[in-house]
Amino acid sequence: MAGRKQFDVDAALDQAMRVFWQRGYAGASLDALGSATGLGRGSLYGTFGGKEALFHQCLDRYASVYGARYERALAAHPGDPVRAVEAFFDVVLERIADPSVPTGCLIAQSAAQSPTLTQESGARVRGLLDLQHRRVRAALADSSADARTLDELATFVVAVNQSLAVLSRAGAPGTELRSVTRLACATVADSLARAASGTDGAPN
Amino acid sequence: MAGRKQFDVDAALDQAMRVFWQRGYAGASLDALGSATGLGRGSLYGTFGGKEALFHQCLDRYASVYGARYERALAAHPGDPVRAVEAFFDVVLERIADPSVPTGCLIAQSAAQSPTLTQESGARVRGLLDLQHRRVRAALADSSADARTLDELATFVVAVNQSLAVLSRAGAPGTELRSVTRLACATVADSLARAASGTDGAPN
DNA sequence: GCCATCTTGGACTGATCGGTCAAAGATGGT
DNA sequence: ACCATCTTTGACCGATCAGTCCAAGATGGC
Repeated sequence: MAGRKQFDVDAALDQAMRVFWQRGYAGASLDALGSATGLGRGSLYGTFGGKEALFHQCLDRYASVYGARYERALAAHPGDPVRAVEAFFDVVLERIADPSVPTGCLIAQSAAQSPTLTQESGARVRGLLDLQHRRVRAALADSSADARTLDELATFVVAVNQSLAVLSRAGAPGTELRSVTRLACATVADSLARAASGTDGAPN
Repeated sequence: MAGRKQFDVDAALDQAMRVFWQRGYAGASLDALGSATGLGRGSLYGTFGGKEALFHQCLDRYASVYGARYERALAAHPGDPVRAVEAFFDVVLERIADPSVPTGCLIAQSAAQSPTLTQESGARVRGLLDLQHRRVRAALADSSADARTLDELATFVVAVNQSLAVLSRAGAPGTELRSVTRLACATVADSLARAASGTDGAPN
């Protein structure tokens, strides 16, 4: 029962990530993390370094796994920012509907608890939110809107994404979430169209 | 140090509410609640009945205090749904900017943790979200849009409201939150205008 | 002034928290 | 085959959790 590592680190990270995702940082006990990963405390500490270090690695993994999907979706429609955002939300809704994973979003969950986390943890969460903002912002860049409008639209898309996490955690059905993303996409489309025609004119 | 009640129940409820608001249900220890309210365990249990019962009463108080403000803002512009929603968001942003109270929103905080709460607590949170939805929906009713559109718009407004809580918890500046609400209001305006002209037509 | 009634503060319980540690066992280099 | 090195298991630590309980004290009716 010892010698070389007996488990797959990434698989354990996946399971631990689900626990933080479902229960939040404070609510994820080492016993729960141990049960989910199948690891004892020695392995947990030896491999990851402690609860907070494990949390950071789970954040990174989450950002890596789902960030890649977002990246792909946003890049799938070059030159068409609206469809890019639609594809982005499709991926988000798909993740929320995935029964093999907790509802909501680890980043949103952590952001909501940010004031109760370590400075370091809070900074990491903020960094991931900012990364998401930059990704969306990059997908919107293929348009004639000014930089300020693009920044605000990207913030808006990130905000709506967070709201989907909260609402899904509260049990909102997928149809409701879908209607929220539809309206958000309309906002993006209208805002970009508005910026394209007038300098900052009225709807028509 | 005894005899008749030595403290103001509502004031204690206010302080306890702030603790749940800041730390979430699980993170709010009875010691923290006792310190914040200045009450010992005997008083806490004798008056409120226990942690969860106290939480429910804090939820009710939060909904009562801020719900009344929302109600007023939404009703301040009868016949003008867009300005009503603007006023609603103004009140929300005002609360978020209020330094005498934690950032975020107790309902959003609780909704995000809903899967880890009691069935009863979760149901209460969902009920409060639904109440908010009905309030917004009522303010939107003064328009020629169909019922389905109004439902979806109300859901959208509630969703954006939740997102403001999450982003503010993550430290987003008021200017960002403001730009999110501006875009959300534009969405409401455009959507209502669209529904008023065509049956469900294009922007123009 | 006395006493039934209620409130209060703090001690206490058993469970659980994050974290540490040592004993036991498996491994690979030599 | 042996041994230095590493992993794993699970016991253990002090702190903290929610909740219970009771002695002490204050009150108001009488």
